[in-house]
Amino acid sequence: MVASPKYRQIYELLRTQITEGAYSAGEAMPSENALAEAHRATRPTVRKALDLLASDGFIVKHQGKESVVKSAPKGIGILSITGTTSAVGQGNVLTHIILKPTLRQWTEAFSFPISEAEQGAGCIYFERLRVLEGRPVFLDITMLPNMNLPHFTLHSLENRSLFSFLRAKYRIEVTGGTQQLFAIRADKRLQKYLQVKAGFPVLQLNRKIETTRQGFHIYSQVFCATQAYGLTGAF
Amino acid sequence: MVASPKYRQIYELLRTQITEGAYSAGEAMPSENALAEAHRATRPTVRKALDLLASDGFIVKHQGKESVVKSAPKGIGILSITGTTSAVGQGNVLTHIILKPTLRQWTEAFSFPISEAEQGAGCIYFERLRVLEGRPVFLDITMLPNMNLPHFTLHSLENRSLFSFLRAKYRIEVTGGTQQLFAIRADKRLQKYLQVKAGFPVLQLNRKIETTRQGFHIYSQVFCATQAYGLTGAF
DNA sequence: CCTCATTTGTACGTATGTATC
DNA sequence: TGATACATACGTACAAATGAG
Repeated sequence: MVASPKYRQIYELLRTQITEGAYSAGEAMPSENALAEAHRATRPTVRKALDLLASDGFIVKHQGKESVVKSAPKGIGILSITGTTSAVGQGNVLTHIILKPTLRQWTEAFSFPISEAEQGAGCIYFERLRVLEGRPVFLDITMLPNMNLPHFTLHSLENRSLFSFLRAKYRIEVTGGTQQLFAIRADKRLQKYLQVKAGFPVLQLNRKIETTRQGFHIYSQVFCATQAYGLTGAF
Repeated sequence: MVASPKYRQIYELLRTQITEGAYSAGEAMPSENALAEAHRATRPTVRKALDLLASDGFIVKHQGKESVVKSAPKGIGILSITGTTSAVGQGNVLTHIILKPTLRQWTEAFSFPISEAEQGAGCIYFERLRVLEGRPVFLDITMLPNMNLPHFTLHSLENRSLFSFLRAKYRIEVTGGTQQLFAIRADKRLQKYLQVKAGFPVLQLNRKIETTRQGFHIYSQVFCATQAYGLTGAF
């Protein structure tokens, strides 16, 4: 097991501190020199970590001033990299498990091709409904290969981000991915879960997510009723 | 006028070479050392340029091997950064101008707040329809402030990317932006242009695009009928 | 208005690790 | 095994923006 590079460790530590409130929105981060000393690194290394934070939208950099922690992105962000839990802000989101993680054979992966290794490992499948202020917003179907993930199916993922769970439990980090977007009509199933009328337009998002673990991908399908909240993202 | 930093100059040069075919898809770029020598820079500087290219999706990096030019220069799929022209692949896309660039007062900018400077400069407004293989795919409404853009309204933008036009003519580069997504029903106007039936689900994308020119933003609204083509993007 | 300390941005150089062939 | 190429990390210097005095 190779340790992750120092700039990444610093990035992850700072990100955790931000999301857990050690630095609050609008507040200035310590200067690069201060961070370098605190983490026993040099300024270029700290800068790389801060660049990552900035590109992920956690901070805003400005020459001559300290970096400022960004306020939680308004609306519902999902197009960048965060999962659906952080997409709506941790606050008043409830996650309802429709189908607990179960092991099954792969059938298809939302039209994404899957490797033989993933095919052979079997598929962990689960469905969640995200509820914001009493209104259902996302229906979230997730599939991932059962590769070296001990005890995964024992956990319910209730009110918890899949990504932070994978990070904490298995040291798997999300690095990027590809996605496809469609506008579709709500079918019976979506009518039921998203509480919309027949034929109502719903946004469908298919995502293939890359991770730091080679050959391990997360396949995710999200349905979203955008009448109340639009999806937002930065690029 | 301050010269742009060297890593950015190298980035832009390489990007131009890629998009204009000097390097073709699948081909390997020169090594970092070779590029450094060729541009009279050092490796860290060249690396920064290559990192930009990679994050824009023009190349794929792999340790131990040269960087490889990507097939579909996706840096600007519609969800990441480019305009709609490159989003569908330059090939057989036709652009039909519904409304030529005209100067008008700002009314609103797709729910994005605009600055006083933009408000005062007036608004260049135009509408385009993108047609792929005979089928209308995008309806594209663009607004941008009339700030230091001589002769802009004289150009029709027929079959031409707005972004590459701004780059070539005014040296304005796109640096990023924010966007909102909705699934909506087609109204009369969308039925007409996108050739869909009443109430058909259509994808609506509102974007505020940042540029290298301070305080200058492009506001863009895209409607897309996704029954034939889904929008794709990388993150 | 100017000066100065602080902070971030750019660019250099160097060394070492690790993946590929 | 060695050569090549990319990844990480160190150190240094100066430029440019900011804000305080």
